[in-house]
Parts: sequence; structure tokens; C-alpha cells
Amino acid sequence: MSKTSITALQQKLASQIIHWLRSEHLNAGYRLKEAELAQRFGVSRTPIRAALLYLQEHQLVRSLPYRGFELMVDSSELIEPEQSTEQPPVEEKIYLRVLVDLFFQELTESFSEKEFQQHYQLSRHGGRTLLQQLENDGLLSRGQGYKWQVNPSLNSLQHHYESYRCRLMFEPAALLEPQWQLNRPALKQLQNRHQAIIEQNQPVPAKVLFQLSADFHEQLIACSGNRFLLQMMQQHNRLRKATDLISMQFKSSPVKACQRRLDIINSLLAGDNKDAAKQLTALLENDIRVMQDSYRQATEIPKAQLKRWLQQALDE
Amino acid sequence: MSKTSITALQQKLASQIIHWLRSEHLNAGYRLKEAELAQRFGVSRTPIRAALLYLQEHQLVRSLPYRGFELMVDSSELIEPEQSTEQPPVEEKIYLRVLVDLFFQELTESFSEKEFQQHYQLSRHGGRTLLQQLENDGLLSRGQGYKWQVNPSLNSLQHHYESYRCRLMFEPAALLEPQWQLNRPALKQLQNRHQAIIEQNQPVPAKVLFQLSADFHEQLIACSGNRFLLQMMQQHNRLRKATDLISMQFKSSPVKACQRRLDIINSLLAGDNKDAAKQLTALLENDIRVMQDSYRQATEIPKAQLKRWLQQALDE
DNA sequence: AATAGTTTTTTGAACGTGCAAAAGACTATA
DNA sequence: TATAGTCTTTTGCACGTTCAAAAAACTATT
Repeated sequence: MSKTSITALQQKLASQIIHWLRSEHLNAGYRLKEAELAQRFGVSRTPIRAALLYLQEHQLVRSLPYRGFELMVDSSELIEPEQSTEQPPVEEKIYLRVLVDLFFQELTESFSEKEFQQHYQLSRHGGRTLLQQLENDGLLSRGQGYKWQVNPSLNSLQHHYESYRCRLMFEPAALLEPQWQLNRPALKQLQNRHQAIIEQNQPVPAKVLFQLSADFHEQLIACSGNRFLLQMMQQHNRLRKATDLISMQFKSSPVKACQRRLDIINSLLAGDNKDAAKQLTALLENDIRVMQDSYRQATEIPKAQLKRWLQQALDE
Repeated sequence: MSKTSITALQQKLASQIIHWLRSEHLNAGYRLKEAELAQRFGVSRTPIRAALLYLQEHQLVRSLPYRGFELMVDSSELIEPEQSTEQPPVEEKIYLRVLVDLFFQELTESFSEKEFQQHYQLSRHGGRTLLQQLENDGLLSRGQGYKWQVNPSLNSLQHHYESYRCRLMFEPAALLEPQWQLNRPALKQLQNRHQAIIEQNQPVPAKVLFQLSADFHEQLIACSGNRFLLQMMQQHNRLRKATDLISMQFKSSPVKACQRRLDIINSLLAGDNKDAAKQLTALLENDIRVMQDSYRQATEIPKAQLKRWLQQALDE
């Protein structure tokens, strides 16, 4: 089995093909046609072909020369082959490093693009892209001349406070939108993930807890069908990751947090959005307090200690 | 008087210097020191020097060799020299063209970066930047492979509807933020601009009306001191420009619109934010109706006609 | 005719280069 | 010594080039 290299697009297509097969309940023997798949997923035959060859390597399909590819197992048994080295995009990691440095005020308040690149060991292109992203998210802004500035949040407490005030406006409101539409399967899934954590009474990695929270908020907003709100929610999730992970070192009552969210999910599943909105408001207000407390406590703890915690939370 | 070329930064610094002189009430004879100014504005001496030479060309300062520059008029009489060719950035014009094409559904739903560049006669770099901007604003999104897609707003009515629903959540709420702080001079200025239009009973270019509306909403949000909200408001102002200009061809009751906004300004100046928030909600709800009506009417009018109007509105 | 195999063309990300402008070091003059 | 004048280095933008991969055209096989 030759380890053919595979690009991101090809990976993605392979995955899409599998999901599609499953959603159509197709069984062994089904003939996959390159052209058809290419059309369906809006790409040319080239990457589809590569994806199929990749699936063939994993014994999921078989090439019938000049007649297409044949599905070799029933779709119900299809399992997406793990990508060899589950690569959490390097990009994101560095974004997090910047957030951390901002939290610890370890980014000189004014610096050039080059300094930035070197500090984070980025290529010129990568540095540029990241700076743009950070500017977009309101963390940095172009200074005069060749300078970049850390946005004068002084400490980033103010920044996060503003983020929460903003969320407090649109998150509960989103649930009450006339166009809001329950996505039952997605919510059920969230429900399960929460219940699992509550029941299994063991410690869970902070990273996982954060992801759960992020997915929760994002999913709720997604149901509003409003792209602007969703985009905004994603931005805020990105921003709060570093501080939230730090926060968790202080409060660490994951069960309680899960329970709050679970209550909201249940209200939504019961169709009582009004109640859910109220609970969501309370949840956010509570989060603000926790965040502010964390900041206060963080000042009383040696930086080195905090960093060690954070590093640990990110690694595990 | 040699017409020395001047960069954007130098222009900006010249302008900043003048504003600073005015704010400090400095008078003729004051000695401007390069190093000091450079420090104050966070740049090196090089661009400051260029800015001062530029001001010298306009007889506002005079170089005293080896001893600095001398202010030649009292700051109260200082007038910022007009930049020769008031250049409304080309970039923005093309952004608008794209908005228009989206409105008229004249952008094939899927295209490559190159096609885009060629269609709008952009350099590769310019095209790239613009696409990124449009992606950021949620109008386009990367498709698979080499494709870009127009976001499936089908018609962009839905898109604008979502934009308004979003604004309806955060604009009135912003006025009620505890941190909201009246910026009296700015609001007074807005008040004047509105009154001028109401009193002088002549037609005003649609472009000017739009800018007034945009500034109004932006200023109100700016008082909340919340960067996220401000950023969002700016995004939405950018997005609605094309459709609003078209809308104005239908309703064109600028006096009424100005009066509504003026009422809100007055409420705010009187310190009654609660009332202002209510009025703002009503205003936005009204705008939604107008927008929807416009779309309906637009379908009944030949495209060519609509385009002529729009072009006119943009040109005048 | 339908479909895959093969080849050619097009695309866009990454990297390099040149240049104008900004930053910074050094010098000259009051 | 304080300040501007001059020179050198650094910076980042715009543009060009390269290359893997996607798109598209063409050919071969059933």
C-alpha cells in the first residue's frame, strides 16, 4: 500500500464522499462515477480521482478499469479512515500563543511586522496572514508607519468584558428570532456530550470542555439562520479560548457549567425558547463574573505558574 | 513651489500636526521640533520632516535652518490644505461595483480568482485583497478547490434582512449600555448636519444622505465604547451602501428620515437614552420595510433603468 | 455512449526581488 | 547641547517567478 501524498482538498473530498454514501444508505456494489461526484461536490475530476484512490488504499472501494469504482462495504459499516497525523492546524496554535502573550502582556505594545514574524518563527506570508486575522478580530491594529500596535485594552480584561457585553446582546436575542429553527439532531448530540461529562465523574481535559462550550454557543446561534450572528459568535469563540482555559484553572466546576448548558438545551428541545433565552442571559452574566474573578486572581499568582497551567491545558 | 510628492502617511501626519496645534492653541512663532513631533505621533523623523516641508509649501510653517520650523500663523487661523485630488479610494469604488453586481445577480455563482481579477480589471494583489474583504463581510466564500462562491443568499434580500435583524439586536441595546457615554460635540455636529438638510429644502445627493445615515449609526455605537459593536456597525454600513442608494430612488423622503434621526439625537442630548433606544428600534423596523418594498419594486423595473439611477447616485 | 485514463492548460500559494519610504545612526551647525 | 541635515539600514509593498495541484480537454476502453 503506497503512502500516496494527499492534499487537504482530497482528504476533504474523501470524507465528503463517505458522508454522502452514508446519508444515501448505499451498499456494497454501488458504482461511484468520477464525473458524477465531481459535479456533486463542485470540483473537477482530478481531486475526486485522488480521493477515490485514497479510499481504495483503505480497502473501501475498488477500481473497475474503465467502469468506475465499486463500493466494497455497506455504507452503514463505512468508517472514515483517520488521517495519519491528526494535524491541528499549526496556524491555530500560533494564534493561541499570541492570545496567551497578550494575556501576559508579553507583546511589546508596538512592533514591526518583521519582529512579529521572527518572534513566532513564521514565514513572511504566514506572519502577514496571522496579523490580518488578529487585526480582524480587533486584537491588533496598524499603527502609523511600519508599526503595529496591541490594541489599547491596557489589560485585555476590558477587551473580554466588551466581548461579553456584546454576546449578552445577541445570544439570547438570537434564540427569540422568528426565523430560529430547532436543529434537533445537532442539539441531541450536544445533549449527549454534556450528559456524558456530567455522568462520568472523572476529570476532563480543559481543551475538551472549552470545545464543548464553543460548540454549544455556536450551535444555538446557527439555528437562528443568521450568518452575521454566526460569524460573530465564531469570532468571539476564537477570542476567548486562551482566557477561558486559564479561567478553568480557577473555577473548575465543569459539571455545574455543563448542567447549566444542559438545562438550556432541554428548554430548547421542549420548545421553550423564551425560558432558554433567560437562562442563557444568566449563564453569560455568570461567565462575566467568573472571568473577572479569574483576572483578579491571576494577578496574585506567579506568571510562571499560570503559564505552566496553560501550557498543560493546551497540551493534554 | 515645487509639487513634491507626498505619501499617505505624510499627509496624515501633516493633518495631525495641524489638529494638534489647534487643540493646543499655539500661535505664530511657535517652534516645531522634528524629534518631538516624531515622538508624539509614534513615527520616525523622516515622515515628519516630509510633512513639515509640505506645510512649508503651503506657507503655514517656515524652516529655520538648524533650529526647527516656525509656525507662521496663529493656530486659530490654520486651515488644513486640501489634498490636491481628493481621491476617494479606488478600492472602495470597486467594492461598490461588486455590491451592485451582487444585487443584480450578475456575478456567476461560482468563479475563480483570476476571472474576478479580470472582470474588475484588478491587479493580482488588488483582487486578492478585495476577495478577502468580501469574504470577511460574508458576501463571498471560498468554494472547493479553486472556486469562489457567491454566498447563497439566492437574492441578497435575505442577506440584508439578516443584517437588519442583527442591527436590531445591538443598536438599541448599545444605547442602554452602562458604559455608554455621550460625545456631545460629535452629536451636536450630527445634529447640525441633519438640521441643515431639513431646513434647506433642496434635493441632496443620495451619496451624501447615505453618508449621513452611516455616520449617525456609527457615532451612536461609538459612544458605547465597545469595539466589537463598532466594528460590526462599520461592516453593516459597508454592506448596505449599494442597496440603500437604490432604495433612495424609490422612497426619497430624506426630510422624514432626517427628522427621525434628529429626534433620536435630541433624546440622547437630553439624556433620555431609553426613549432613544425605542425610537431607534422603530427606525430600523421602518428601514426593513422600506428595504423590502424596494426589492419588490425593483423587480418591476427594467434593470437598465435601475442601473442608470444607481450610477447617477454614485457619480453625483 | 458512457466512463475512465491521459495529457495539457490554468490556477493560486509560496517564495524571491526591487524599490520607495520609514527608521535609525551619524554629522554638522547654531 | 539642542537641533536639523545627511547618510545608512530596515521595512513592507508591489510585482514577478516557480511549482504542485486543480481544471479542462482529449483519448482509449468497455
